[in-house]
Amino acid sequence: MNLKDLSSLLGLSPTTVSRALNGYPEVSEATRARVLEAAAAHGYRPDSRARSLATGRAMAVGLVVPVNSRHERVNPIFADFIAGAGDILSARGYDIMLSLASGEDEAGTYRSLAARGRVDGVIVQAPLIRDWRIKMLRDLGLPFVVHGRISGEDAAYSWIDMDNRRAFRKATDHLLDLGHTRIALLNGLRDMDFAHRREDGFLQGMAARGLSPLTRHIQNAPMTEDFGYAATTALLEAEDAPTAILTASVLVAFGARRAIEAKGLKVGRDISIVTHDDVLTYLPNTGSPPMFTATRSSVRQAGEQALEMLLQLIDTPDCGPLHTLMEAELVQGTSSGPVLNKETRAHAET
Amino acid sequence: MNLKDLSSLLGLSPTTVSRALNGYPEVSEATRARVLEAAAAHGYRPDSRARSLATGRAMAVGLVVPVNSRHERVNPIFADFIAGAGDILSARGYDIMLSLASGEDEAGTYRSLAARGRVDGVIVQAPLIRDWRIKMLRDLGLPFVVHGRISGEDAAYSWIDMDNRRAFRKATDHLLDLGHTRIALLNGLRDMDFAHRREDGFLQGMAARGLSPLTRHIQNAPMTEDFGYAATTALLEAEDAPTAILTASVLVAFGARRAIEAKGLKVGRDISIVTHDDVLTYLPNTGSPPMFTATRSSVRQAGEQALEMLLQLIDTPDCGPLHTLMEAELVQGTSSGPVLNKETRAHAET
DNA sequence: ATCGAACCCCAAAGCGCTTTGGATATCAGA
DNA sequence: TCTGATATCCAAAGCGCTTTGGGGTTCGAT
Repeated sequence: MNLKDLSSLLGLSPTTVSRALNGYPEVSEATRARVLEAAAAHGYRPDSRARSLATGRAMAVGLVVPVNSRHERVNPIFADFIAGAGDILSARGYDIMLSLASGEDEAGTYRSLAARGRVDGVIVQAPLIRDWRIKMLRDLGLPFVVHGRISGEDAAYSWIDMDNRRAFRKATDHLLDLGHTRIALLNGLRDMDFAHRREDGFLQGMAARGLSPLTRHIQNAPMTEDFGYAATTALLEAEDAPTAILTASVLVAFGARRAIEAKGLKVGRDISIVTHDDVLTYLPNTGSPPMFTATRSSVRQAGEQALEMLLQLIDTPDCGPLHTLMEAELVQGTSSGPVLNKETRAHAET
Repeated sequence: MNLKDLSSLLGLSPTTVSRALNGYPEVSEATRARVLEAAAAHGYRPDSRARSLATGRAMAVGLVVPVNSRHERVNPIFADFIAGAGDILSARGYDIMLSLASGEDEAGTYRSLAARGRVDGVIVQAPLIRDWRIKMLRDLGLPFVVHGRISGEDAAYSWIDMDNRRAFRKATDHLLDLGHTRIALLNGLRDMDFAHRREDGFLQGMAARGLSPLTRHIQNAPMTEDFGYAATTALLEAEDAPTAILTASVLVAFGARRAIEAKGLKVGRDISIVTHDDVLTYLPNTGSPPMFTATRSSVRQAGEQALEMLLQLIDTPDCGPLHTLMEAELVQGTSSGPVLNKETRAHAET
């Protein structure tokens, strides 16, 4: 059932039917009703390719997912980000075009998306320090919003980000206020921009009290449970073991907790943990008070906001670069407590 | 830069340029080379909407993601499944169209995807018992592959599934062989088909030894860490506490472990855990031997296989329903051991 | 009657590609 | 020289929609 069929079936021209369906005023309310009814009755939906060809709008936003068959890491944030985007996208009739870039040709994938008219804009995920995608996308003239920010990028671009520096500064201050001085940071991969900012916030906090962490107390790795476990185990066994651990993800925090308890120590008393919490659906930091003291910022909310921005950028291309900075909230959980000095330690052990 | 521009630039007709680019034999190798070079030089890529309109192929497969703003649960399997699909999709030039169905109208979303020509086929995720989508998709004439199977569905359809019943039978037998008789099952949501099959395998295994679990030893919930924790804590505190726990996800197993250790017990000695392991990238069951005894079956591999099947179904629609049954492998980890009877318990406690 | 404005509708031209059905040129064989 | 393949290329017709630029009708005002 296409437009021609439907219109001849109604004894109207395709033009009129099209206008009736798209809400143009040049058609009487009587015929509009007739058209809408017939369309619904026959389950007519305009072919989106034809419509897109005619209007120039793809009604889809792109997301390029790198899939390097070798050492790839699937982004654990991915699903929740998309879920956040869902409401606004479906409300506006947009879909998400997921383009899988296997191998080296991630740049080609972006170019292809733009040139072939598959999308009206893209979301840039997991930005790296000095990310090359900004320049490229600007050259392509494709609207885009970065989820995160990019250090070393001078040109203006639209982004939505959580204030990573501030969040980790807050987390660090929290631990310092509890008397901790030997704090370790289990961070994300070194080339991720957010990891860089988090380290920054941590170092600033330490420096403000005249402290500087041991270099081996700052570690970078994919944010998995076993990283948290292995790193924490090693830290606790080495000299100058930290009394508190800052982790970049709840998953890593779980691993740290496992390592601490395996040593017969108690989280929140012997060793404190503060983590960042993206509020992922499948990784809830539950309990009241919650299990982990955390800097909390919902990645779903970020997804929602990101798409609101992108759609606005698509609608009005010259509305200038948009920025949204989200603030992470520090929630007190059971995983952090005052540092044990010699007396309190002895007391605690009785 | 479109086909017309490129062809007039080359002094050729659009026909010839199109044929040259698409590898048709009616064009001399000399001009083909000239065309390919010019196309590369100007970064020409055919508009996919126009091409799709002309050929009838959308070069995309659909995935409908329900986003019920209220009590939604994002599928934790999602990202890895897609990553598995990535290689084959990008190799064949396909993309994934993610359609977010908010609210009630999931059916409409499928219909829309089909009628508007946005996709050439779809993957059906997380099938429910007696899932309505099969009938609908068949009526739509849209090729599809179900990730999972559907109890109570008589008609033939293509699916890829892990043998859930067999896997949980194996896991149950493993625990029974170790002498456990009071085994609990922390399963996924009751209406998910896979949860139903897993329970089946569990019950079969128990029945084969003349056992039947307490009803409160079988629990259904979203598979999160805190479900594992809360359920295990409750189980251990109640009468007839289980000596072994079967969980449907590594995440739940982590929670169970936390609960067990919080009680001062040791996993694998006092209480055994066997879990199913989807081999998610961000949830590795690492160590040698691995931390958890598990039935292992990669969801990424399932994603890869599912798309291979779907693309074949798209290429040759009458190649009949395809089926792939994957076998989960039981890997021995440190989380399961012989049941402690009174003597061995006394011995272990010394 | 006549005229202009409203109102309702339509024919046809695109959008950028593929594909059908030739057209032209080349060349070996009769 | 003529013929029929063979090899190259092209004009034009779609694919299903939107949108431009009118074209009739109706109706109140002149």
